[in-house]
Formats: sequence, C-alpha cells, structure tokens
Amino acid sequence: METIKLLLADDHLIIRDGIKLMLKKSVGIEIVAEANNGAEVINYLEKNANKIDVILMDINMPIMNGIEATQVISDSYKNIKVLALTMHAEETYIINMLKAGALGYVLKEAGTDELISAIKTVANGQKYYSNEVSVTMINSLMSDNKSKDSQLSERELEVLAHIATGKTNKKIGEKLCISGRTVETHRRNILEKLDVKNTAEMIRYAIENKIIA
Amino acid sequence: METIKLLLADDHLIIRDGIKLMLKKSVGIEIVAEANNGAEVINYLEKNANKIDVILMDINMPIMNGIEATQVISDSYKNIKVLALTMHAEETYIINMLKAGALGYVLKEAGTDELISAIKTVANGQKYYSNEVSVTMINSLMSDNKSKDSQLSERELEVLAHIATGKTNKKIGEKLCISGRTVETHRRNILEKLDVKNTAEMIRYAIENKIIA
DNA sequence: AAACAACTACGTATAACTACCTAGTAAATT
DNA sequence: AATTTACTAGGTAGTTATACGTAGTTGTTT
Repeated sequence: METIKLLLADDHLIIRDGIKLMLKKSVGIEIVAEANNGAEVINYLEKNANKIDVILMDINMPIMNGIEATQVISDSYKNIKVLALTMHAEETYIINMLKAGALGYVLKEAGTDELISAIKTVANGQKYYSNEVSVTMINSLMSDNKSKDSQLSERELEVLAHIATGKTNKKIGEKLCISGRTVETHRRNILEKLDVKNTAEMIRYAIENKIIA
Repeated sequence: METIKLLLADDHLIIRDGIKLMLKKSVGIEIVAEANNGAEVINYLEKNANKIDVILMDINMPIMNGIEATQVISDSYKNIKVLALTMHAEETYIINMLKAGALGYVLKEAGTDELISAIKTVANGQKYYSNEVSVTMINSLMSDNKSKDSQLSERELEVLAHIATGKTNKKIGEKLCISGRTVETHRRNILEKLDVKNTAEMIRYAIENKIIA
C-alpha cells in the first residue's frame, strides 16, 4: 500500500491547518500541496499532476470554486480523485460536485477517523458519501418529483400528450375525433394556463412538472 | 417515552422470527401483529389502525407488495410510519417505497442495534436511511445523467438550449450574433440529426437524453 | 490536393402555430 | 335561475417553423 499523495484546497487557513493536524499522525497519507482556490489547483496540476493522487476540495472558494475546478480535473486529469469537503449539507452544491466528477464528499466536522477513511476510500477509486449528508441528499434528489397538479383539464392533458409526440393539430384532431380547430383552441388554452408562449416552452414545462410522461 | 407498537410484514417466517428474536430484548418496542403480505396489512389496519405506530415492511411480498401497501397507508393512515425492509440494495424498489411514503429503509442484514435505532427514528417521525444503501441510492438517483453524446455540434447544442427557452429563430440569432436564417439552418440540422420532425419532439428528445438542462 | 464537417446565409414556398374574436352545448356550482 | 367551466368549432390574420435548394468560409482529415 503506497502513500496517498494529497492536495488540500480550501481558502481558509484554519481549516487547512486543522486538517493537516488531523492527518499528521495518519499513516499512508501525505499532504504534498495546498491551494487557496480552484485556479491554484489547476495551476499546480499543470506542472505537477503526477504528484497528486487525491484532492480534498472545498466547494466555496473565491476566484474559481470547487465545482468548476472538479470539472476541469475530471476532464483533463482522469486519474486524480476529488473528494469534496463541505461545511454543511448544501444539497445542490454537493450534487453539482458529484456531477462535475467528485468521487465523494465529507463534512468539515468529520472526525479524524472518518476523514482518513474517506480519503483512503476515494484513493482506492471507490465512492465515499458522508452519512450525515446522505439523508439530506436523498431527500433532495427525491423531492423534485412532486408534480404540482397542473390546472389543465383532462382533455387538455390528452392534447398535450399528443403534442409531445410531435403530432400536428390536424393529426391530433383525427386521433381524438374532434376538429383541428378545436385542438387549436385547446392548445391556446394550454399555453395560457401554463403561462408559456410556444410549443418548445410548453413541452419543457410539461416534462419538468411531470405533466406528461 | 411510550412503547412503540410494531407491525411486522414479511412473507418469510424465518425473517419474522429472526426479527422477533432481535427485538425481544429491546426496551420500548413491542411487536403487536404480523402479516404475510400487503393485503393482510391493509386488512388488519381496517379494524386496528390505532394499535400500530410503525410497520416494518418487506418490499417483495406475494398478493400485494410492500410498495402498494405503503401507498395505501400513506393515503389513508397518515400517522402510521412505514420502515422498508430490504434484502439487498435494490435501488428502484427502494426509490418506489420512498415515493410511496415510507419514512426510511433498513437492510435485513442489519444488526440489532441498527434495527432498533431505525425503528425508533421513524417512530419519532424522522427519516432513517441505512448507510449501506445510501451510496447505491445516490448513485442510482444521480446516474440518469448519462447523456449519450448526441451527434450535435457545439453550436447546435447552443441553439437547442435557446429553443428550449421558447425563443424564436430571430431572437436566437440576435443572442448568438448570427442571422435568423442561420439559426433556421441549425434548427433544420438538429431536427435531422435527432431524427424528429418538429419542435415538440425535439425538446422532448433533448430533455430525455439530457442534451439540455 | 481532395474530401469532409461545421458554421454561416439566403431564396422560395408551404405548413404549422399563435393571436384575438365569437359562440353554442352540457355539466356542475352558486 | 344564473354563473362558471369544459369542450366544442369557426373567421381572420399574422407570425413562426419546416422543406428543399444553393453556397461561401474555415478548419480538419485523408
């Protein structure tokens, strides 16, 4: 088991010092560099990418934040692992970090044992999600499923579903055994009710609000 | 702290016996009823809803599964808490259980301490997500982000993003500093590449394949 | 050098959608 | 009894999108 070479990226010196203290007595982890923001990370990696195994990355940093930096890293330095470091359970930020390519996240309040465990886990290529945040994360990820019940009538929903499949008013009329002009009226009413101005917005709204499948 | 009255729903006697054994020495939890499937749960609740605080519910059961039963309970017995009981980390089932209204989930392999902790947590109205499953869950929930790289060019993606916001070709042209006619051409090429015939289908395809946000 | 892909742009024409209007019937609500 | 809502349908007009064509520039690949 080789030593894990760590880059520590956080704009607060106190945090960096605290983490250094925590990792000092740990075997197998060595902090080889530090950065105040994402730009410094990227800058450092340009010359020293091979010196780093894992980056412990704060999310909120000036100049270039952790999300942007992580995106760059997962695009250009594919064998460097990013472990997100978060103060509180800020779901959206964390989600964006994971989307950007972070392998996991750990709270700043984490104890020494958990921090070491998290670093070793991601260094090994596995994902590590701090348990305290998992609950909030899952809640957040699940919660965009509450479709506000659209004020659309049954018929309008039916028309909308057909519109979404790319049919023209005429074709929809044939399907529903009504005039194409009536479909037109329904369509107009849908636009008004959803407060959108054309087909593109209508479909987008309908999908995002789970009005249509 | 009152005693938590538990209903145990699982179609395997062995599992039920095992859990009974685990909870026997616990203080504050009493198993007051058992069920072999979801239908039996609902049936029991019709007369005895006030006798139950928490239901420990298996997902896969014959006749009526745990998801359907949970849906009924969260519709009709709003102060009864459901804790899902799962054999392995079957993400989609778990997601459906949570959507149906379960307050949490716990693995059948869980130790006595975790099981008791989970039951007390949900009895208290709080969510409990077994840590082993959290990682898989989050992965699953995040993973519908694998956009198959559309054959669309950078410019086309840009145009598509604008179309999705309801802009006309002319407006898009102004935004991108190109002619509305050029946007028209891009639009035509997008339609062709995605093999769709109009805006409605285009937006739908783009969203479903995560081409646009 | 030639071929290809991406981006640009226009001409001409038709199809489809959007806007604003009226209006009747049926069902439900006040 | 009167009002409202959903569904139906048309007139007229204007805007936007789609179809099919051509074509120049730039950059990359063969």
